[in-house]
Amino acid sequence: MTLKLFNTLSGKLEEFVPENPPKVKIYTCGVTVYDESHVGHGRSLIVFDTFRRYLEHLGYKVRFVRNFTDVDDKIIDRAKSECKHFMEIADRYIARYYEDMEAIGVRPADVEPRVTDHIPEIIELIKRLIEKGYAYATPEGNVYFSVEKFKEYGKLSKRSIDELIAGARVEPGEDKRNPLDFALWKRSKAGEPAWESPWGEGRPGWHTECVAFVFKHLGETIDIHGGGLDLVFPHHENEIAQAEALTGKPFARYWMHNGLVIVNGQKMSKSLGNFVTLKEIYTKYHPDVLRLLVLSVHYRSPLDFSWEKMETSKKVYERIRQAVEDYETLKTLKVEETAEGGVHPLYSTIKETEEKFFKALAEDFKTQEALAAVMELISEMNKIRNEAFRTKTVSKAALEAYGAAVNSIKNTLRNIFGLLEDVLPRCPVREVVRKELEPASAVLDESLIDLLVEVRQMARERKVFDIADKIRDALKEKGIVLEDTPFGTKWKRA
RNA sequence: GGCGGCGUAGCCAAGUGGCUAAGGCGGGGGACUGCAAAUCCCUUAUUCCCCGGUUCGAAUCCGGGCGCCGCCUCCA
Repeated sequence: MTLKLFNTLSGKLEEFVPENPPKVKIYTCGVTVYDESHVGHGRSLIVFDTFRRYLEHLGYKVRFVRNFTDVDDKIIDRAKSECKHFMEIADRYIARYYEDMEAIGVRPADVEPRVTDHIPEIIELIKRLIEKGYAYATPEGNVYFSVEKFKEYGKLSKRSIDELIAGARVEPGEDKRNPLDFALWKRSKAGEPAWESPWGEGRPGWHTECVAFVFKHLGETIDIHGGGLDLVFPHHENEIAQAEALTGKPFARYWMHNGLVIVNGQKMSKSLGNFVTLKEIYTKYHPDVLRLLVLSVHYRSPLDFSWEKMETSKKVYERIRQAVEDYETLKTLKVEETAEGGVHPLYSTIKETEEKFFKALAEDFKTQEALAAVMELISEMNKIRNEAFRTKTVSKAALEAYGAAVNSIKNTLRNIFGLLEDVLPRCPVREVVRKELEPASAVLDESLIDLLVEVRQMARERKVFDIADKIRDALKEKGIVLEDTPFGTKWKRA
């Protein structure tokens, strides 16, 4: 099956063919580590983590690089306001970032470069740009990329230089030759992080780092470059300008951009203050619920975040999880040998589901459609479960088919979508992370819950239903939901 | 203002020229249950923002409106 991807550069759906199969080189822009990661960051990270897993599933040997921007104005401002060294701020938020990513199942990249570890490479890159005449140093100690020197400037974001100049804002006191020129090297002010360079003490501009990282860790041309839609201009446009000015070769063959997270019609962002941090999500929901929500929407569409959507997503998640976990109960039932031969009908549903699943992903990575296919399989699984629970027996064929369905879900939703990693099989690390993030008030002692459930069962057996219901209601208020099944009462946290 | 994208049921979201307009949430009815919850079955858009046009045939293509979002400044 051939994978088709929407390439921002061409504005069209294109067949994906790596330059050197089976190798695929991907770079995505990571985060600037000056504060907590929010749902907007989370979306981008989840999308590209899932996409990477999918490529690996297709058999590609993926080399994935995602950076940390650990020197920038915001980090410096934060450091000043806390009277700390900027590296301390960066290290703190990188550590926080890893907690968030581990919880949500975003795997580390193969290489995770930091600006502060690549200063020589960045300086070298700037020197080469100056030598080739694409950049100039000013007497003030800044270095700028000269946009008009790069004829194809604007090809990614579909803008013309003239149009950009017309709308450009001229900042007073800037030493640029052209208002569109962007800083490759910035002279440091007193007390700011600074590195020695041929142009005096300074620090790198933002757009240069990604090019330096790509050149060093992936090469001059990569297969896929990803990031949020808000990075198309100017960030990615500026990356192309630098890289292609130097090499004359395409910087990235496919450009993938994820749509932004919207809150009440506006982009979620730090500056608007309408953001929800991943940590806040985790105190209210299993991290998979957010992961599922993100994958329930096409990666290029806007995702309108709301707590109502989280609730919906949670219901869907519980439905999936339940179907998978019920396999364990099913295995404890009395198994009946199947009389008739034939293949259990569930197998054909599994096959259809997988076909739809992979067809959807092959078409511009339509995770939402792939997910819909799995929901149909879940319904069929639940029918078997219902019948088995009712009769307290299960046919050997049905049990095997159910097991095959669970395996199929392992392949699709766990291995590729990164969901259910704490269920299939138990992943202690993610459980620990989650528990640490849960508010103390939510953690009712488990042995106490078990005791209450037991007492309630005694009341039910004696038909003292008012007491039984009182216990159920009281636990519900504490966020514990009871379900009476043919195999006793189960409880779970809401 | 320029550029890019989007408008499908109460809500989210597939479908991109022709089978009965996926799937989920919510709502209604039923089965199950002591009652619930979960699950299953049935049901919930004669119609796809509006107006024209192309076509035997359009939600899907074209033209024109209206509305929404993003980018144009740091931003995943």
